[in-house]
Amino acid sequence: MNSRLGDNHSARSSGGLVNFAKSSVDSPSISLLQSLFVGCTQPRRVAAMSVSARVSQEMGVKLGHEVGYSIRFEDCTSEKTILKYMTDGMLLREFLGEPDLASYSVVMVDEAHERTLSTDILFGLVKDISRFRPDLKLLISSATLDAEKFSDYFDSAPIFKIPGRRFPVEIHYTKAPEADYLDAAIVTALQIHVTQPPGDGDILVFFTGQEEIETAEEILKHRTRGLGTKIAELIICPIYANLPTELQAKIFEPTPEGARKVVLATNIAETSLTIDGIKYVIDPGFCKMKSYNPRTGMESLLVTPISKASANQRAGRSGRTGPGKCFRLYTAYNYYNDLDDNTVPEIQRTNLANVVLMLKSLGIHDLLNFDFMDPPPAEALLKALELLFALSALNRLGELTKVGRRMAEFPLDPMLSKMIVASEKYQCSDEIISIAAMLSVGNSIFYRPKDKQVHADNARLNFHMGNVGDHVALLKVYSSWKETNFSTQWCYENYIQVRSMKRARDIRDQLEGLLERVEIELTSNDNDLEAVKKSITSGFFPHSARLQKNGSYRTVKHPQTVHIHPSSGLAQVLPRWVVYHELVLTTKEYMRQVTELKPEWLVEIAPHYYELKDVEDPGSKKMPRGEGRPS
DNA sequence: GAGCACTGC
Repeated sequence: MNSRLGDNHSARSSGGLVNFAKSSVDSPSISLLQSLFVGCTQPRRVAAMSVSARVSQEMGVKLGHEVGYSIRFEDCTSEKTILKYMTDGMLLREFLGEPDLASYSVVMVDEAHERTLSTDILFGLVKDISRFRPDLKLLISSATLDAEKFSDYFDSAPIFKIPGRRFPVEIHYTKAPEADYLDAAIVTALQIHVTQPPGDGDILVFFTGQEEIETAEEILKHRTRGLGTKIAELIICPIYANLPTELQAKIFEPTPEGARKVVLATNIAETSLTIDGIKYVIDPGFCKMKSYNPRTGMESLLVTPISKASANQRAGRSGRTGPGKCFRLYTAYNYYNDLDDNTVPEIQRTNLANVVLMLKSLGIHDLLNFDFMDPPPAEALLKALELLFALSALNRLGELTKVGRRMAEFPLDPMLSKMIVASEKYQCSDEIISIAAMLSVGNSIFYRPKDKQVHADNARLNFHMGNVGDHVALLKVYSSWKETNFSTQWCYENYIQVRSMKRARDIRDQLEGLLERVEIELTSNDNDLEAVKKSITSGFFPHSARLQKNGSYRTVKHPQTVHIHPSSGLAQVLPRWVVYHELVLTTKEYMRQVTELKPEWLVEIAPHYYELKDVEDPGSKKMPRGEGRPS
């Protein structure tokens, strides 16, 4: 495991933590503390692993004994463990099995300033249980300036300040706003490279995404070639999450003597990974941010100005190993007057269906008055409640049903969980958990390098034979890979991301285990694609759409115009009725992952949601004998 | 005929 990942964290905050834990462990009164059990949450898996490794080392104990960690797919703790590092999502899952966290005497939420969705829900839950568990100690640690806000929320909790170790960073602003920040970033990087002695430090440039990074890479290559041997070598290192692992490794290779590295990174370099040797940071001041429109149910990624907190985090990346410099490609006026202090917390810009199902299964009913630190929009909560009701996870009183309780066991979006629960009826749980695993990995399954797009597209078409639809195509990808005994080579040949497939396999294994918990048998319905499609429809019936005359689609329940995404196997087929996995707003409103469906299934599967008139052809109403439709 | 910031269970 690469210890450089996340080590910035341990360097900054482990000092206070280790002292805290050590004094308890070494204390002669340890017998009085037998029930001591400390949980410390981290927003990321790598951080949970690397901090626990560091702390166990400093305490001189074996990792997994007194100090351990617990993350999804991996539990490195034992009966001896008294200090457990874990992801915040993991502690949230533990709440479901132990709603008062009785086994914990101390809970620490670290990196709370990041305000991940899980952190924000944990806030509400731990605050709630601390009311009837005065013995429970809570520590919230945050690298933010407004500690008072956290203190106020936790009933005026005392504030402790732990100084960080950091080198000074000189901040430079532009005198006037930059019209073209991509070009400005490249010019700045080249200026640094040419005017500063090589070997004094590398450059980190923040961009918003893959496309920008690829463009910047091309321009940089072109311009340095023009300068020939007059300048020192400039090694260009792109880095973003979807870059294949073997190409990511390049940024960690030490810079050769006399050369300089310029790292072109997305936000991944802001928190998730740390690159040694960076002295210069170039910050154009933008990032891509997910936003969610509860009215339309549509998600979109928008290029947005970053917050002051984020700008300071970026600047700090230059001062890790020595004094650094940060070049902000915006004016000081912009920084002080235009940027928000903090990024809008995730809970206020995301689909909450999953959160609501979890809170409901913890017995929290009055969600509109739940004590969130920053409440999500009421509309988003209502939309989530409405969906859970439609899925029969909640009854009319808003109480969890048996279906809902089974759904809550799965770490998936409720529509996927419902699809799995429904697969019991159609005897195809085996196929459905593969599809659910593939869908929850996201849209990074197929690898499509710029220079081999045609090959990649052809490889992808193989899985779409027979116009089976995107869900079944994903199933075919998974099954084919399984048949090769999970071959890496097979992935390369088929332009499929190895990392995504391994993740899908892990998720699928976990889902298979959970089937047992909710007492659903693992059954395969090999040649019955209709059973598979009906299961999908049972979870995704709210996402149905009907073809219009002009080739676009109209969603059935809350009518809006949408299109099949061009990457879909059905983009040219245009079935009359489809069910889709998600809507995304890019250049158009697109449905991603689409499967054909028979309209009568909607009435058969969700009679409480659809009426016959919703699924009749407009023309058929005029016919005298429009009845006789199968029920 | 498009475009995938980043996490997490």
